[in-house]
Amino acid sequence: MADHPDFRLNDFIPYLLSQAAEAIGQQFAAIYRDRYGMLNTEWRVLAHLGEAGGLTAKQIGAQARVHKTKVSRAVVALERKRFVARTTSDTDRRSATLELTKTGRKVYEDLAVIAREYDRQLAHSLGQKGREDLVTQLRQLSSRRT
Amino acid sequence: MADHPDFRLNDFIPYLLSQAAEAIGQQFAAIYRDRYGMLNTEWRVLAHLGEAGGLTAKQIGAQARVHKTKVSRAVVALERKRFVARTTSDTDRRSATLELTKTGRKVYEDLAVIAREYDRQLAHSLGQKGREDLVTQLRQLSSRRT
DNA sequence: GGGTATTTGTTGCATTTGTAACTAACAACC
DNA sequence: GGTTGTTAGTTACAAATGCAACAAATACCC
Repeated sequence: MADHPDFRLNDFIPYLLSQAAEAIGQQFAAIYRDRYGMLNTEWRVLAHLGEAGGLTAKQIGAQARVHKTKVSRAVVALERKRFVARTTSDTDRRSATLELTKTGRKVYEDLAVIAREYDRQLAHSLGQKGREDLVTQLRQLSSRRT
Repeated sequence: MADHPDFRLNDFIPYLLSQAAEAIGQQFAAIYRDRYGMLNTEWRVLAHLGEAGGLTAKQIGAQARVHKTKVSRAVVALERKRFVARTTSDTDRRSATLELTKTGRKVYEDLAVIAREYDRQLAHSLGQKGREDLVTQLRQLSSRRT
């Protein structure tokens, strides 16, 4: 006999998460894509640098949990757009410190405003408590050891 | 002056969602990948067919919100693995009804058991109430009109 | 019926991603 | 100093995805 009483995809947390993430992510992605031709990883790198300038590619990868090849390619793209500049370290010439250019900072600030507004709308849909509950659970899931 | 008081990526819902979805999704993905060489969309199609056999590609795409080309390719892959069989409709020969083969059903049942167990562990991490809160908010987000 | 529009699903091509191999720089040890 | 191992980041190649164009079947309208 089948030993899977009432498995439902629509109650399965990984499925619900992925559906919600995709639905919500696409809307904001359309903005940085249309305005600045940026890809998802580029936006993330830009945002990390906007919050804490002067990071190396490795640090960004660790904070954002993004593979180094993705970071590398995103940085190349952001450099080509003149949003990011790299300064090779004097003490360790393998790595470089990345920082936003003046243009990059403007882009970051523009997107940060939009992001805040978008998040505000989401919070409104969910209600203040709903938003807090959601954030709590998502943090829990992200930090869960495997 | 910058007009983005305290924007923090780590409080930004799309970012948190995507981080959580990726972290949680990868773990389960490793299972169907290693056991059956399946890709994400293949698992989704299989699961939909397992729950409601006899769907067309179009129906699956609509239910799972997956683009028709992704569904098409997933079905081809599942056919090649002999997990799914298609029967061209008599009344409309453009589309075919898809169903799990006996093998496909076994695979589905195997994965459904594992999925339930995985979900049970997640629910345990989150607590009963945490899980319910999360599901509520995720459903809300997924169904949000754009 | 004959013409046009719509729908289902597939395919070709460009873009994006993942994996592994690689280079260059540094560290550790003798 | 020279050998070996490790680390930061890049690149080459394969696999996966998105998009647009497509074929085939059906629906609509006269």
